[in-house]
Amino acid sequence: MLDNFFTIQKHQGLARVGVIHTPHGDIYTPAFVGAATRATVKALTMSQMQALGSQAILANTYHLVLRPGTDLIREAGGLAKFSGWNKPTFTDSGGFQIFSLPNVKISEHGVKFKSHIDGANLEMTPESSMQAQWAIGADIHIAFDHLAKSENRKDIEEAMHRTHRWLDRCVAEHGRLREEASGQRPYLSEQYLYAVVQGGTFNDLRAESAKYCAEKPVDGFGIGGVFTAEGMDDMLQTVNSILPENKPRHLLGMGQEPIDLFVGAEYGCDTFDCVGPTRMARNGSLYTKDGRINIKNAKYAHDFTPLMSDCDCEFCKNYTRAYLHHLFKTDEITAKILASIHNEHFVVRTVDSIRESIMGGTFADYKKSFLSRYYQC
RNA sequence: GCUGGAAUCGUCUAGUGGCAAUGACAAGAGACUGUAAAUCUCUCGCCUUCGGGCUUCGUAGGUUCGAGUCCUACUUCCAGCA
Repeated sequence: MLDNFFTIQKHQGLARVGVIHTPHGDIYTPAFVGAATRATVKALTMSQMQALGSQAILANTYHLVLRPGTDLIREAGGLAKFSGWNKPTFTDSGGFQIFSLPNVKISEHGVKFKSHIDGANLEMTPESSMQAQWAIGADIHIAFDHLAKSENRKDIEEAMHRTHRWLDRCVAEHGRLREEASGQRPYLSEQYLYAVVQGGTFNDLRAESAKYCAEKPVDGFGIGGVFTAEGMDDMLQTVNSILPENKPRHLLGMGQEPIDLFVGAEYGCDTFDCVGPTRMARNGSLYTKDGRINIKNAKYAHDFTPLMSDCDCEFCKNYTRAYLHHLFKTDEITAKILASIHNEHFVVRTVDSIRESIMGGTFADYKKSFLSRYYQC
């Protein structure tokens, strides 16, 4: 746990504007973090990410352990150097991916699973995830947690308690690795750890988990196991009222739907990450202020207007809907690139504008006008 | 001109007696939230009260309970020989 990691500039209810300070630069929050699972944001270069306004990326420990291996990333000088993204980075622990694989064997020690690439028998534990994340060298690490597949309360409670026990081991191992790294290259000596709050849709379990995590010497928090922020107002309010105010909170995996970003920010979440925007872009689903459209639809073949007239992304400024429609119909790589630029820009800018509205004290009005237009209600 | 071969959904194609008829592509639409996702799902002759009904495999006849499948003629295309 380090001082001056997070500073808050303005509050509006639970919502806040702040700055996360990392060795690779500052993140002005609330902020949308780009999903760079395999150390790349699919279909985008790092300079495109920078141009569209992204402040940080999140890579995935499970995927990087498999390929290219964490030793290689350490050898390269860490994730930021390796990927060419010399700005703030996160790594997710890999737990989420592992639990999505078939035939995983969960024990108190860790999780045994088969590589989805070559079937190799592997195991990840809280300790090995921390070691892998230190080798990868992202600025912010996420604790190795257990996300229950089930919606059953008993299963979720059990996974939550295991997550808590594993958190203690993550904290211990993270501390040991920090100790070991002190005096080495700067990027290795300042790495931060987020605990993960679980508990599903049960507010009492969420409260219990938030309390448990709040007392630990961690630098911030991930809120996991959320599948939609819509309607999760009470849960987020409960959790973020318990978590210490002076540490940042990351809403894990949320951001495909604008409402998730608004609801998350409203109740004090500072960062978000989501694969949705770029995945949907690759599949032809594009954000507009009036909702998402499928650019592959026949009705766009002759639409020579910009996707969004008031969007200043590279795609909207230079190309038309008809052109992107054509690129998708002919399966050109550029279709996915331009669509990804737009969608990623859209969510990054949406969260930026949320930050501005909190700063300006107009969040509530902004949320209402944005969402009523987007969801046409 | 002769001798072979071939004609099936927008395209290519499976099919040698029970078939509205295979697969791929194209087309139309939908899904996607800590990325095993440049992926996946559905529709794709016409009509339908979703039970079914109707019309289809170059054209016209024929054999058969039943024909895309067998027979005859014709049309068109391909290959070889002239």
